[in-house]
Amino acid sequence: MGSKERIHRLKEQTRVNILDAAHDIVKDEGWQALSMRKIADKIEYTAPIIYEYYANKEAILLELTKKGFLLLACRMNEAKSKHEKLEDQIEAMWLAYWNFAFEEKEYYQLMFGVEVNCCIMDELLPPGSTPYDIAAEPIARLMGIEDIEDDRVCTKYYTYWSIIHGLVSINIVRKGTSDEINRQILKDAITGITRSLKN
Amino acid sequence: MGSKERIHRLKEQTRVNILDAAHDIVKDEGWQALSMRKIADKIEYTAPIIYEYYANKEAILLELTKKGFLLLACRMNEAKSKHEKLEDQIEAMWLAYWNFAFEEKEYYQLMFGVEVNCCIMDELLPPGSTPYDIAAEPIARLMGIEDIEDDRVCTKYYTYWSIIHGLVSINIVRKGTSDEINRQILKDAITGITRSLKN
DNA sequence: CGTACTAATTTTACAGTGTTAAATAATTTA
DNA sequence: TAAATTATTTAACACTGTAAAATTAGTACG
Repeated sequence: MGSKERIHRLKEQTRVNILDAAHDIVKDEGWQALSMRKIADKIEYTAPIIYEYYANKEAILLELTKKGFLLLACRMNEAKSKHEKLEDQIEAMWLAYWNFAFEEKEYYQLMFGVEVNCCIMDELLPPGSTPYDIAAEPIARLMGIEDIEDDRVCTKYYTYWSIIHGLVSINIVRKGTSDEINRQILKDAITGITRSLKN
Repeated sequence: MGSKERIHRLKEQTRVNILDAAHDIVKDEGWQALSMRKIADKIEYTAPIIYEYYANKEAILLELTKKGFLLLACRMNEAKSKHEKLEDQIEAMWLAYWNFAFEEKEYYQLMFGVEVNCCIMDELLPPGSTPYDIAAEPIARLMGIEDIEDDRVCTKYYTYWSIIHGLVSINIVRKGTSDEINRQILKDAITGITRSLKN
């Protein structure tokens, strides 16, 4: 009977409903306000039913983190595709990263915050969708290196990431500094590193 | 009678005992494992007594954060005092910052993590003991600017801080990258920025 | 159709959290 | 010694994540 499939579809639906509810709560109350009972309320079930779909709260957070990484990958690819020159691609991608961090602030904190370890993310994500996979390619090409995993590429990538992630973190934590100054620092740093790639 | 003073001293002692207990717990279980009842156990009291000394849990965390900033300031000053040349002072200070982040990892996460907002720290700390106050001085001098609060100094300071904080965060979250590479990135970045100060 | 079985869902429960108010014990003052 | 004050604890509340048991709903079969 096809009812088996219908039920399977329904179960899959509540699985995404749970994640959506969690996402909503995280988005407008912060991820520390997320609770199993709140999710249950939103999907009009009782709390224990969630454990039928996810092992525990951490698993839900991890799933959200994954979604965040995919969304970030999407934004970066989008930005990249709008440019021809490698230098412009690099700049556009990091600016997209920057924008993502503030537009999807809760996602960003989940992804790079101290709580959730995103160490395992590399294995959990589909190949080619980590920020590294996306951003390292034009870097390598600009350096005249074909292997993405080359140490020299890796070093430069982390140099980019460090300064941008550092700026983002500081701006999330301390809201004092003006956006104008930060954008200046960001652009200066990006062009500075990009220039250094050609040596 | 002097007993008033003795009692006052005793109360002050349990105040620091509470903080010490909290510090111990945070140090070897992580700051998310801190609980009022655990503190109470350590100081051999019941939990509600803590509220006689601190408004709530957040206040304790804030106090620890403050201690962390003071310790960091101490380490940076120490490093600075060992060098004569401004360039060397700058490098030594950021290396001290780097070491602090990993030696006092729990402190660092408390200070710069997503949870606790350190925005108000500037007002809560004694004048001259924020990382900015300490690190901006040689930067300004090297740039030939006397005002520490000058926007150009500020920009350069944040450039330093961004890349170092970014590197630290990434290393705390993802443990993959080798320490050797990171130290290289760090040194390169520092000397790079330092060179740019003279323009 | 009714019964037996299975799956879905809820109720209840436990151990823990931060925090407050009331009750008690200890100490100081008169 | 009695009263007043202070220190400390006990009890309680409203939460949290999670597990086991009880209940309900849905399906399959005789």
